[in-house]
Amino acid sequence: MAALEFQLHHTDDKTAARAGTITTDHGTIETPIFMPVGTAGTVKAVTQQQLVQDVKPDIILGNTYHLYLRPGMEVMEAAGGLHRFMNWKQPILTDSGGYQVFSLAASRKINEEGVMFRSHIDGSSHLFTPEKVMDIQRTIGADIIMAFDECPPAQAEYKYASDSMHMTHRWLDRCINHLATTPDKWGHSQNLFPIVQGAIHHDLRKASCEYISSKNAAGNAIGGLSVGEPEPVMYEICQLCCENLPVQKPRYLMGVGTPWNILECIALGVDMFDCVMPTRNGRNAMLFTTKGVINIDNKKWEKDMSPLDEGLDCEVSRYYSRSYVRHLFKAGEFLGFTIASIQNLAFYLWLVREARKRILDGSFASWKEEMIPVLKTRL
RNA sequence: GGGCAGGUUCCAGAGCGGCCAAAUGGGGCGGACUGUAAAUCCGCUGUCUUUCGACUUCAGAGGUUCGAAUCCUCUCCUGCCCA
Repeated sequence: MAALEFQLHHTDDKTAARAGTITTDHGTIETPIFMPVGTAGTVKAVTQQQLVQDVKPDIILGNTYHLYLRPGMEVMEAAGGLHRFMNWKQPILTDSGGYQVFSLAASRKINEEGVMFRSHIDGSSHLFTPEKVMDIQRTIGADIIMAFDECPPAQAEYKYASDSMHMTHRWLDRCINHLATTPDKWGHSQNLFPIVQGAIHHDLRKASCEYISSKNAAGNAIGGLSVGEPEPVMYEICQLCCENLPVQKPRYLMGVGTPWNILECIALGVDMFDCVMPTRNGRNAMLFTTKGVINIDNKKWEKDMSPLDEGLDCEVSRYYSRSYVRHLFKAGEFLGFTIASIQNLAFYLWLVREARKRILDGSFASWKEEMIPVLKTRL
């Protein structure tokens, strides 16, 4: 049982892109990495076997709020943690429920103590405090666990963003203190990542980075982006955060993003990403490929017998035709969701692995410039 | 041969004198989705026009009426029942 370690192998000389390796008790993670989102203990529409065979992610996500509500902590205790429950042998990261403070804004109340939630499932009330969220994440047992934060919307004005950020900082201290008093539960180490906030205000972000950095955590996260701000602003804040977070620790940009967002942010020095886009948009008929974006619902694919994406070393991408997958979507067949999700995840993983390769051989900057217009192409 | 019930825009199916280019559902077409309340949501779906609006539609042909998908007559189809 050893705490998470980060080895930085190489930093690009034209950009701030880095290639590294994170070591956890459940295996290593080669960065930059994309982490498929498995909110409720499942990467939606994809089996664990398919994940291992076709997508090959180094790590996946789970969600504290969702797992706490269902199946609940009694089941999680009985299973011996999420790894055993879903039979996933590689690393897992759990989000703290901080994002639900944002996305379930209509049914929660925030104060210094914590957040009162109304369950989206049955309307029941639950109090999330930093301490409680740490306890829940102990039981779930992810390798990387997130501090409990408030994720304010992009439009939050200065005063709100500032107050919110300071509260998130106080919550962080409570997370750290509480974690120190509770042992790891399932025989492997758990590592807390604190989260930078501060909305789109430079001085707040800088202050938050300084505060978060002072905690000397195993890794650091940038939260509160891709929540409604324009893309250039997101890059600007992301850059500012990367420049003000420790070099020797992995940087995790939460919730981002489109394929081009990911390349741009790798170039700014981000090591870890997660996003629902490949799976959710996949279920909604949007396919990301090495040649551009496909809306598989469109009639133009009706008789296109070419494979989904020949550019990927993924069996599913080469095995099924665009025509067939369009048919599955039109017919409402479940298999369509599965194929689309695997295609998109395999693509996202290809993207970050290709980036890593390019960082290591020095061709990242030029490759990125070539790739971005391709990624944005609507096929 | 006789008796009923029907024929509505891609499909199903409302409408039963003016508020009808015609409800609703499906289908079709397009779009959105960024730490997942999302197998969801939003448009468009007769023709022409940017809009206003104009024009052609409710099996067919006549008719009544200021006005008809809606009322009348005949014709042609469809389903069920009786011979």
